[in-house]
Amino acid sequence: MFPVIDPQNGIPIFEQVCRQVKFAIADKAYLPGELLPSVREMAQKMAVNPNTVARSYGELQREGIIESVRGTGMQIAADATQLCQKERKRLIQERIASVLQEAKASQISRDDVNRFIEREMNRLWKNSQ
Amino acid sequence: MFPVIDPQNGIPIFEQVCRQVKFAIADKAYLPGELLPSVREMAQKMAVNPNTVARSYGELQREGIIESVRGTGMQIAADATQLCQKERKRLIQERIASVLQEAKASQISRDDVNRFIEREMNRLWKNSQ
Amino acid sequence: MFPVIDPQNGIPIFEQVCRQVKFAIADKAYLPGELLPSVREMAQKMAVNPNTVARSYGELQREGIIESVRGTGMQIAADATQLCQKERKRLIQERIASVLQEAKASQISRDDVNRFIEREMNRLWKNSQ
Amino acid sequence: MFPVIDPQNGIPIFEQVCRQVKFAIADKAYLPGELLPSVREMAQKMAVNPNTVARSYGELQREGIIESVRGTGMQIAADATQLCQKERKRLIQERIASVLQEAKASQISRDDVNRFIEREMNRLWKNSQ
DNA sequence: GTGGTCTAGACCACC
DNA sequence: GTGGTCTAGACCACG
Repeated sequence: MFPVIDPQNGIPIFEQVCRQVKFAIADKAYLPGELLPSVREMAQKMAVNPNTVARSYGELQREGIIESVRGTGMQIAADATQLCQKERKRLIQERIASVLQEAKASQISRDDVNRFIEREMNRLWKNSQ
Repeated sequence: MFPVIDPQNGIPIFEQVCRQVKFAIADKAYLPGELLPSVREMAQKMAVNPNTVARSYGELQREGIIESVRGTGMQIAADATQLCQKERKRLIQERIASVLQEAKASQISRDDVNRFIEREMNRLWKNSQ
Repeated sequence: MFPVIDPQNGIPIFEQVCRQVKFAIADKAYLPGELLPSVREMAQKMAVNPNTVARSYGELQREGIIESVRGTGMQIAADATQLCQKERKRLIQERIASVLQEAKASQISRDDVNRFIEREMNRLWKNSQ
Repeated sequence: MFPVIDPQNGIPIFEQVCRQVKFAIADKAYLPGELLPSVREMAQKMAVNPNTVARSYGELQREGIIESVRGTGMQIAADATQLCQKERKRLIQERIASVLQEAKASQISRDDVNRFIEREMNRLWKNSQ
């Protein structure tokens, strides 16, 4: 279910776990009110140290995406789906803006950038949409 | 001359120094055959510890962008300009491709992405080009 | 286990550390998948500053011989044994070829060279093999 | 006349200059009693800093291979030819002995080493001797 | 003057 | 506990 965790790509593992859970929520793989798998279960699924998952769950809780229910587990918050979708969109927009800015700073012409984006989009969306 | 180093943005300082030197080379601020500022000089310019600059220079040397000339300094390699320009373009293309892929994975419609890119580009290139 | 580090034989200490680790891997003293001793441990074993060992480990990582696993240690790469064995053989062959070439350039007769090699080999392999 | 100086092969330039002069003497390109080219002249020939040549000449003088004659220049010593020839032979023997020892330490079989040496010698001496 | 190396000690993120 | 990074200051060989 989860794409693999890559321990050597520079992004902290706990951060990768957070992202994947958020993505799963944004994709409605987990719905508000449901329980997230237990720390131990998730750790096994992702082949990761349980402490790391616990830390990730803590972060998610701080962000209001999940809520701890004592003796029961971590529950998906009511507005988690929207939160995660919005955050994802915001992150993507940020990344696009930043890379375009760097392209401009690098003296790459607007046409060059456009051409490359077009090609890449055609490749990605060729079958769908 | 150099944009400022940000010591707490997660990217190691020696890495930021590397990037800025590469950018300067790509922009022909330093030409092949010239000498890079000495470790101590550059350290002062960038307000960074000389050892950190030394490490950066070591990395650049490993990448074949500069060459150490004993007792003289670090010399820009003959093909450094092209190397740096190519690498910069490659990095930007990679980032674009990756963010577009994530956008697609996030179910954001192609039109939405296009609209956002257009807006951003107009903002950036409004006066120039 | 490790031959001693000689701090004043001209070869940088971090380089000597690298070599010894490579030799240990080539000799299967460390097997793929195992963890190398920690930076601090190795530093103590070799009576060297931990930073120096850290640098050596960094070099080995760059060469693909070991991999850093965050919070865990440095892991011997899957193909490290072969890599190290091959590199060692390659280095020795290079040195032999270069010294023979110089001998020829120095007008030393082929017979002279042969005689000397024979004598040296008999001395070295007298008991073994 | 002189093979080129390579400023980035790790061997100090003054050391390379020394060797080349010694080789020239061993090869009787300079004969006892003759004058070596002046520091400035040699520096130009070898495309090297005059200070570096001066240092090399100093070393050669210390080794008794050349003698300073005030107001005249550096004179090749009477026994320089033999000294240089002997030293060259000694250096080559040392290198052979050391590489054979390392080969043995690396568990490479005596036969393997012999086979490689034979092949290399045939390649080098194929036309001559 | 240059870069290269080593040491020392500190702080960080991660597991 | 682990490796990674940064700083500080020292010494060296080289040109």
